[in-house]
Amino acid sequence: MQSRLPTLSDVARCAGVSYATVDRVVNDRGGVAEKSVIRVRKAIDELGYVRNVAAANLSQNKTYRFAAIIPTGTNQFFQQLRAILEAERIRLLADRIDLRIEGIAAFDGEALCERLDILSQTGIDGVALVGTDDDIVAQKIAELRSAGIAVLTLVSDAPNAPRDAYIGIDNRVAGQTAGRLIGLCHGGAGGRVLPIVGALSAPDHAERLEGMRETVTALYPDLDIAPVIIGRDEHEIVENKLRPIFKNSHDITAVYSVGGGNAGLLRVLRSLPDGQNRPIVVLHDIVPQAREALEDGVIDAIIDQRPEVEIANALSCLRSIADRRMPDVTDPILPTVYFKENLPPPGRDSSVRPGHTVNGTASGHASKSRILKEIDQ
Amino acid sequence: MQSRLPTLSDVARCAGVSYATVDRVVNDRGGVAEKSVIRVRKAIDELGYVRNVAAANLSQNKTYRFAAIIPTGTNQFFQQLRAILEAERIRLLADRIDLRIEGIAAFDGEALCERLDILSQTGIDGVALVGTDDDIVAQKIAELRSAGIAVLTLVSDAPNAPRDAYIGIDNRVAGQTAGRLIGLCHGGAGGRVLPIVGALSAPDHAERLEGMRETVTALYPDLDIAPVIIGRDEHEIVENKLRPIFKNSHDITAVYSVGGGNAGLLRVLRSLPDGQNRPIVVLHDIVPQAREALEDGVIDAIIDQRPEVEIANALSCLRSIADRRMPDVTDPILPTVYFKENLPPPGRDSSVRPGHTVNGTASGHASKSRILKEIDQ
DNA sequence: GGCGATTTGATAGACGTCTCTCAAAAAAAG
DNA sequence: CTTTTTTTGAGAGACGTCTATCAAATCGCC
Repeated sequence: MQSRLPTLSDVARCAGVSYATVDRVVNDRGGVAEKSVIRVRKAIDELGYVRNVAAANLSQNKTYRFAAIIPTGTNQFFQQLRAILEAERIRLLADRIDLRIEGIAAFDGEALCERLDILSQTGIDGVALVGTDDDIVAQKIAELRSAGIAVLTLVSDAPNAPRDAYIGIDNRVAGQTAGRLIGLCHGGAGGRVLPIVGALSAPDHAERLEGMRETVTALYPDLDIAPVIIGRDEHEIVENKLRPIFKNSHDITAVYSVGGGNAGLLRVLRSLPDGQNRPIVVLHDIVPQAREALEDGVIDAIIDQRPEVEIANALSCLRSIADRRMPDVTDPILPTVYFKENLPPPGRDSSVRPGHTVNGTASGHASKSRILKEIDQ
Repeated sequence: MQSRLPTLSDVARCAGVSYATVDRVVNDRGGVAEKSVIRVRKAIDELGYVRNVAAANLSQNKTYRFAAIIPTGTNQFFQQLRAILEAERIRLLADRIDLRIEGIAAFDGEALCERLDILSQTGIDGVALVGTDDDIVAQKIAELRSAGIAVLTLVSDAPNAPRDAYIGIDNRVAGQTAGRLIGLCHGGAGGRVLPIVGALSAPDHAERLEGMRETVTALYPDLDIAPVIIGRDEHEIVENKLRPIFKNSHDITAVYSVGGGNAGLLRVLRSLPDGQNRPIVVLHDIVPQAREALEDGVIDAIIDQRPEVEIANALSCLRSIADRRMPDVTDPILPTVYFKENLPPPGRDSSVRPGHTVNGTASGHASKSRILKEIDQ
């Protein structure tokens, strides 16, 4: 009984009106008498009509044109973000979404504005960018918005800018989670937590630090917090500032690094003398170096913002705004804690998917390819 | 420059062949000379042609008919799973996916088989069920498969059954993660871990226990593991078995409960005398009770399998198999660790979405509704 | 060159929705 | 009542793909 789902024509017949009237109702074209609207609505409810999005998209033949602007450079996290975006491109094209991926120098507000100008001239529907706290950027975002272009901030928000939405984790919550984890790991004993940030002027770094401080002081009064190391996300600076600290004093029991430049931290940790206890170490974002360190047992946990989820949400949100409808309800992105054991497998393109075991066909279904992989544990 | 994306007609023109030939190539109809195939492939590459899935779906006018069979009863996790499925129904209908949600008594293999029989007669394309270790179920799954119906196991696999795929977490990894977390929380001190399971015959419970044991014995030799409590997922049994243990001996420093019946555990924990230190407690799955306990500080962490992701992956996988194509690459589902701080907000239908701040329109865009919510912090 | 087999081209209808236009009907205003 | 305005109906064409049919062209082979 392959019962066909109801179409708008079915609704029209059921409501006793013409297709045109139904169309006027469902597409808000106006000029319909109240009683007709009610009859149509009732018919829709009765039949359980649901719009066929494939047909709707096809008829409009709209190609969404979006752009993502991601900082270039050596930052592994942003390289990863870019890789995820590239991988999504083809998939998106199938849904008639044309995604341009652009790179600019990190934290260069003027370059960002210039790029946005060029983009807006080529005609795009929406853009996602990594927000910075910068007046000219905020102003440019306002310009784009009033030109009808959707603007999202990704990973880091742009304070005071009238962006449509911010897609990213709550960095204060991330910091609180780190604080909780560090507190738990002390098992009731005292200790001293050393925070490392890139710059306090970066909103996300400041918020993470603040969140950690909040939780530790409130819940773990036996812990105190050492003066913050400012590493500018550069591994040499981090290393140079850390070496003397670990050499001269042995009271650091935990390290929380909120940003980049962790290569320096890891070098220091790996070179600690055998006698000296390694502190509890919590980092952010699963990048190759951090992954390796976790696998080696040099660090204890990574707090990740799941960039692939961020991107999926960002695109879904861009599309909703471009369509002028409510965004789909997506689950909020929460900072996620990874240990050595539940570290996700590397590489988004990996064919090995532990949480997803697939069998081959038992017998039939000769034509066309079917799945023939077996990946048990 | 709203450059239209290339269509199959464009490909035909570019390749210098007719539409019919291109169609024969892209849809594997055969009867095409090798040189033509090559020219078409080249044209597709050159133009960057990507099939318009909206058009493809529309032309086929196929309604996928899937079913999900979820155990009924008081188990909060399965109630949650069902709620997520219900919420997805409408969204799925828009994509012409007709999802039936069925309930059966938990762990009743015969009832399951009966239901599967009825379902297969009504004509469905695929079914997702919670696997059990049961021969008649395995046989029924084989029957369905050879009748051309896709079968997925969800949450718990069905050993020896020729299901198309298992969608769920690796329960051994979940147990290892729990072990790591418990180990870390002891901060190097010794202790004694008390495991609680529903039944050792349940594959997921056994695997979680085994994973925890593995990690604790390998990495935290100062911890030992107390005899396992078998609670049959029933809170009275759990409570009755736990009370004397906590009354008579005060050496339990951690509790790991792999399954249900946690209401009993929580009652015991809440009634511990003030003098007695509360052990580290790790549970599975964010259900209302567990959430509340985490918020109250009665337990320390919850390991979650993110049922909403499992369902999304299951549906995507069912669809892929029904289409006889490779499943989309989805990220594997990994057990996720939640503390009080990064606990996701309750209710899937909540309009408050912390990780997703949305602004109203600054000025224009009069027609139709737009988003007007501001949910900061 | 003639035969059969293989390969190609041309074309048409279907899917459900959107967007139009134009005329007809009904309702409200004078 | 007529006139104006509002509301409704009927229908056509487009979107890109799938599926089909039938005739025409090309090929291999003797």
